[in-house]
Amino acid sequence: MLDDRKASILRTVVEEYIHTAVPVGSGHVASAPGVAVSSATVRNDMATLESDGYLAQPHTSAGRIPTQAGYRYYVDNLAGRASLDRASAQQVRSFFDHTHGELERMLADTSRLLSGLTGTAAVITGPPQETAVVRSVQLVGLSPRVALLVIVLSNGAVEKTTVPLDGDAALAAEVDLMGAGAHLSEQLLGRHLDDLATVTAPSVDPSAGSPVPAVIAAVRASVAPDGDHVYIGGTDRVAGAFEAVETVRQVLGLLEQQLVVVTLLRDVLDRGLQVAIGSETGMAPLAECALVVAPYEVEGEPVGTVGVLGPTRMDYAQALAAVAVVSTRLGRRLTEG
Amino acid sequence: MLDDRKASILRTVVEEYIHTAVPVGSGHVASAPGVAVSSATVRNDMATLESDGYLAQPHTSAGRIPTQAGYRYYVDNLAGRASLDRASAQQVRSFFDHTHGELERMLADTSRLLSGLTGTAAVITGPPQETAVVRSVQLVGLSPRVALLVIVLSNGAVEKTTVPLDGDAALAAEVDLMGAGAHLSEQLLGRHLDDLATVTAPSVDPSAGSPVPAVIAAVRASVAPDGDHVYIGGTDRVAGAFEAVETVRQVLGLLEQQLVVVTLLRDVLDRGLQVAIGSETGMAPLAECALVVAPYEVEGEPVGTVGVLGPTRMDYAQALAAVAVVSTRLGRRLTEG
DNA sequence: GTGAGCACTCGGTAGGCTTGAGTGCCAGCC
DNA sequence: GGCTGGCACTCAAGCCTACCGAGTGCTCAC
Repeated sequence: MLDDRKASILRTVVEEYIHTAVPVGSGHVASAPGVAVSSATVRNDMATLESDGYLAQPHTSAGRIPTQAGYRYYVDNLAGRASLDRASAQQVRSFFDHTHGELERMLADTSRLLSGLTGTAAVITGPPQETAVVRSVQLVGLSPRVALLVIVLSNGAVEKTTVPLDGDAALAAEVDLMGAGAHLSEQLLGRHLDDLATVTAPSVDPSAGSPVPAVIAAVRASVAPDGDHVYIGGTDRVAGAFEAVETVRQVLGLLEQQLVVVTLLRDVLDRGLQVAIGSETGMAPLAECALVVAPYEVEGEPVGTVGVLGPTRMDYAQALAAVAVVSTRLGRRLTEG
Repeated sequence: MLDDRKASILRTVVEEYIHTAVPVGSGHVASAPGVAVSSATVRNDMATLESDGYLAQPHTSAGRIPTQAGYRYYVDNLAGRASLDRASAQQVRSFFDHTHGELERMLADTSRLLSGLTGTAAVITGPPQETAVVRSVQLVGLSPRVALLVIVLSNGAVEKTTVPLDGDAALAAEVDLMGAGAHLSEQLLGRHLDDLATVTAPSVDPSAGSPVPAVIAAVRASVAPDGDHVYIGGTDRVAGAFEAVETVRQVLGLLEQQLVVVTLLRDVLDRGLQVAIGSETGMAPLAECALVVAPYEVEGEPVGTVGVLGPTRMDYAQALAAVAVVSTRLGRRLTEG
């Protein structure tokens, strides 16, 4: 634990660095409100903070910048719980008052909203499949040789898979799609998607050319892969966030891998964190990034996460506030339906 | 029309610049195979090419770089119709042999494939709604106050809208969803999505609390907005493609606007272009970009487009080849189902 | 029309100098 | 003991200069 003055100094360094991106020197800190000692004293304390691992010097005779531990201490102990400014709060309110339509579109729009609030990229994961239950199963013929299996889950997600109908099945398909659909409905309604692998063919196969086996194969194939969707807004902000092009590239590359992003967010939440800084994210390309996350709840159940991904020198107070507001508003909106 | 030698010179400049990004001087051109004259002669021709608008000088005493017109001439008359190298061709083949599952996932994966082939961002638009016909309509209750309307189109797309059930409807919903669904099916099956606005309530409303009016309102609201989906892969490539961060930001920002991207691709194709360079795209942020597109067809009908978005100094031959191969393969794959 | 030669331009690089922000340390003061 | 002023030191950044080299346009001879 740091004494008051060192804490003030650390806070000043972090906040100054966050909004200038320039290493901050003892002079600046000494002249900041909240620090009432001379620059020499500040220097001494900064030397201590450095040897304690909270600050670092890019090179001798430059100011200090916060280390990962410095940011961590700042978020844990020093960052004021700011609330959103009036304009932003208003923006959020009116967004959720006016948004409508389909879940996916809404989540995508929400990610853009959040991105706009924080000036960073924003990430929203949709409800996970695992907890959802099958509400409806339908088999629709698209062409003589292709059918589409549409499964509606209780969380509002719609999973679909094309089902190729091979020779025999194709012939019989026209008549049998209904039957096959009914059979599947019977087997799947009310069950978890995870259980799909256990679907079986009807004990008495009504006809040799039934599409049921093909459908079952398709179901099995489609059940495993991730499934969880993720909506990312404000990727353009990434471009301005980092000095090195290579970093930008890596971050964008990571954001393209939906599965990775989903597990990243889940991991962070599972570890009970609101904020993950640098290596705490567990992803090498995010060494210079920080992630601020919050779950959102529908009817009391956490069903997804909203998050913000920016450079380590992001405005944590602002991000925390934005993420908090958006997650609760989003949850409320979804609960209301 | 340029004479042979000037054409060769232009070609050399373009190709050299494409893969070094450095202005190319008369010396380089003169020593290139295919140009058998001295650098002095090249200089004379280059001066002509410049005054004709095909080349430009970043500053006196630098080499020349192609102008937009230069690239255009190159693409139209000089770019050899390269085919993909063996490895890439193999990669495409095995991708389409092994890909499976759901349309959306497949298109997203395809965009990543294309991006990998060309080293640029890749864009794929899905089948447009307009031409599609409703194949199935289903109304599924999610909770007492929310239902989900799922519409399956003949092109395999699935459109969904949540339908809030207000007080009265909520009470009656349980029993009436089936009825309402049937009514909608009757009205919508086989019709274009565009026609949805004309849906009417049943002449004889079966009960006061029928959800039908709410559903109809939801349908009307959901029909207008874009709807067409677009899949973008390789956004990380954008980061490396341009010198200026600001350009990167603008391009990424544009790519986030799905509607804009869709219309962009459509526009280009409508104008009968395969390649749109710089201002030809009609989008200011793409002044330094080029777009290579090709439609893909399912059962002989063009249903979507695949495209590649890179800097004007991209490898057009490679991009054209990749786009061509991917579009035909994709079409074939989708036709087979 | 082609090519060798020449004078000229000008961006980029390298070295040297100065400036200024910043540091560490020390000695004195409260 | 803790704080401060002072001092010597470091080092990135900016600036100037010189120089090199790639490139050009032009001219003149073939």
